[in-house]
Amino acid sequence: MTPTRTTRLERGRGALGPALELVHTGRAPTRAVLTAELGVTRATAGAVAAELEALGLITVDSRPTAAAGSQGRPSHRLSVNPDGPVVLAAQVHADGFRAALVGLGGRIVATAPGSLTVEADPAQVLAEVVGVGARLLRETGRRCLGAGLSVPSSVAEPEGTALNPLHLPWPAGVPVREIFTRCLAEARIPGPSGDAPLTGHAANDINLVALAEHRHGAGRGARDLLCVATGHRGVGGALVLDGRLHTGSSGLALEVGHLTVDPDGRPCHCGGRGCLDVETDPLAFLDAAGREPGPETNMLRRALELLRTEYATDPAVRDAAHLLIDRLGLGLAGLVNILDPDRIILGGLHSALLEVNGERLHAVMAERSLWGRSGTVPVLACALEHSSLVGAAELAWQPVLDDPMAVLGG
Amino acid sequence: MTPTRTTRLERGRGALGPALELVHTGRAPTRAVLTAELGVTRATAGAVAAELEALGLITVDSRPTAAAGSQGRPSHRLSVNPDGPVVLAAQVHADGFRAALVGLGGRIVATAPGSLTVEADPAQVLAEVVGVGARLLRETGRRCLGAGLSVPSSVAEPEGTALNPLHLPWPAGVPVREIFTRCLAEARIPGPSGDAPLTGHAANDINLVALAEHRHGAGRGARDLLCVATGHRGVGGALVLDGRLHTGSSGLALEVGHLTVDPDGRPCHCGGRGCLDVETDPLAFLDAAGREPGPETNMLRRALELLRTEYATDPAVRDAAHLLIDRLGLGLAGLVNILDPDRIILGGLHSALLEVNGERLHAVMAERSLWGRSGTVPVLACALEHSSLVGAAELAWQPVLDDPMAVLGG
DNA sequence: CCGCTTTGTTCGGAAGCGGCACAAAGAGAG
DNA sequence: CTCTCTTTGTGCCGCTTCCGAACAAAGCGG
Repeated sequence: MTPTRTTRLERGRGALGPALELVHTGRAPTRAVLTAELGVTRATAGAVAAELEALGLITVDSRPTAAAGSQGRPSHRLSVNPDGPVVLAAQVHADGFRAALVGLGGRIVATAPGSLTVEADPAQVLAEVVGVGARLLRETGRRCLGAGLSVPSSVAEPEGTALNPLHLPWPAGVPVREIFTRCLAEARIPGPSGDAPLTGHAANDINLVALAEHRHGAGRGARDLLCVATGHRGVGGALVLDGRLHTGSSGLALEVGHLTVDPDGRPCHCGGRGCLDVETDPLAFLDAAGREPGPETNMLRRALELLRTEYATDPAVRDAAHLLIDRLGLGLAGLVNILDPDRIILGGLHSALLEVNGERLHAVMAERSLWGRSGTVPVLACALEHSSLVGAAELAWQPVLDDPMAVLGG
Repeated sequence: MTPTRTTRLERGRGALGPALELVHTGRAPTRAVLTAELGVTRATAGAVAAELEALGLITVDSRPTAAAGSQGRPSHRLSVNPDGPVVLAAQVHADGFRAALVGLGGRIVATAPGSLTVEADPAQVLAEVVGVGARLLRETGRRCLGAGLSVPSSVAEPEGTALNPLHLPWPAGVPVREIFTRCLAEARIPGPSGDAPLTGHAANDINLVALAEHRHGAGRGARDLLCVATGHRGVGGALVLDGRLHTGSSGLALEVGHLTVDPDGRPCHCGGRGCLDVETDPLAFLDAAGREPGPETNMLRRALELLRTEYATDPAVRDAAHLLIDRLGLGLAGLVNILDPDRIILGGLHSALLEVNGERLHAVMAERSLWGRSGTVPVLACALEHSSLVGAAELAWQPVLDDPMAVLGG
């Protein structure tokens, strides 16, 4: 209940969007807080809340909320409507395919896996995942307001093509957004406004992890959030600025994997040497610890298990972890010097490295950054399950958060 | 007259601010264009233009504008009022101190140097520069709406302290913004609203160069603009996102000097090796060309002259230039991978390197970036004189551009 | 039971903007 | 020169949105 930074109201889109976003991200538990955060009068906040309730997006609970002991008339509790509309979120990655219905607040209402194997081609995979989503919609009877897709690849804008699908036998340049949208149309999933078909949104999985963590996870409240994570191979990054994903002018920003973190390191396919990408991923860890890497699509799990079980006992594992922590610290310090975020979130192997020895990571960052700045940036581990699925849903919710009336018809 | 991207109107601040910004940056020469760019009706655009004219900020010239040959009723010409209010811009750097009055449109109305030498302490220097500005204001009788200061140092936010003043005998951490504001108060410079004193704004010079180039120079029309430039020593960077400076959460973003561009390079004070900072600055160039560096505060001029006069004739100079171009290209490719700007602007020695052999720079960037992305980013040289002074003025104009009525009283 | 505090609502009224009709100013055709 | 066509600028009305102020509601403490 500390209305610090009043989100200045931009009347143009109405106050509805900002208000919904506050409830959606859990920053407006009551109308009183909403009033303060929006910087409007109680009258306006009340009207806005009533409107959102009428749209079925939020619920107002007027029962005495087990009063917090404060004086005055108790507030009514605002919360996301658990029975309200949902969006369709789809996830494509090497471990399998999955569809989900996600409500406001990042709550997963229903989810189910696809059954195809990774060998299937893009159109088949997306058609199946959309089909699973359509089935979930029929089963739950929910209204669907949008659709978002998470892909393990950079997505070029404005074309919406996947440039480097990881661990999938897809050619480069698959127009995933277009295919996704076509599948949605063919599955006859009714959009919010009558018979107009849904338009699909698609983005890189790490971008979506960052978005999800920013709205509902370890990044809540941060203004500029940097997210760095590993998959099985390589390192990805994402940046949320002022609540929006920063994808750059062609969607390819935050390719952080090719910062040099070891001038004497191994060559990288980018033409450089000692890149973050090849020096801090699970393969690099297994290699440094003297273990056989094993199959590529199992490296992250193997690395995580090795780190968690043998860090305390096996000196080779500990040394390998420290080596990676030092390199990661160098890379993060470099990113802090360029981006100056106010929080950093790590995922995959990186978050495990943070957990086993965060002090060392902080020390390296503090030493290798200018003005000791990066020593003061909070570094946290990812906090959400299914974060890229939730992030795909955020992508789909965005138009609703921008202007609820425009989407829901008024 | 191609209203491509309609700057969506945000009613909250009124249409006044966006409209003024369009005229200010020369993107709204007529009311018709203003109508299209704002996405409002002609009636609204007309009312807005009338309001801005009444405020004395713009002028409407209804004379037949030497008609452009098109059909229909000729437009009235909208332009910035050359006799309108100004802001006070001040510049502090090793070559001397300077104050200026800058009108809308980035036009320097009056300017004069200070007389103190670099040995003077911060408070003396700022007091003198502000005094010069006050004198200019008295002489011209202009109304002053704000004040901005350019410093050759990173400026920490929110404190407004200069962390690493270059070529000035200032200690680290001088609270320049506070001192500047105090000097403005002591000089009794009347603010826009009655007797309330002016608040000073301050920022790093390269940030201000980027801002000025974005509004009035080679960066006009870019959405995400990256600026990289050298002074006498070292390399600085700045980023404009969506028309705003991105200074990061503590004002220290875009410290691009410590990207590794030569794994075998010389050691850098940051603890790394082969940093952009020490491998592409004027000293590195003079060194590579086998010349004596000479005094530190003359290196940029010496390097520029050497490059321009002897690149075509002296193989040693040409080889040195190519070496620096290759390293710069590597650094820029790294930045493109992270930031994905839609335009890059180079200043200082870097812009001269671009001019002598831009093809080579583009080739290196294309080769060393992912998806060949950075091969397609336009790279341009700085186009403005006194750009950091104009940028300091932009900083001061910003509140007016955000909400003219709030500043000018309504 | 009566103040006190905080929250929510109701009711004008002001401001900003869209829509429409109309006026203005040139180009081109005859 | 005049008439029509095209584009630009303006006056007026009404809608939407929000603020301000008064009032009502709901708990707490005496």
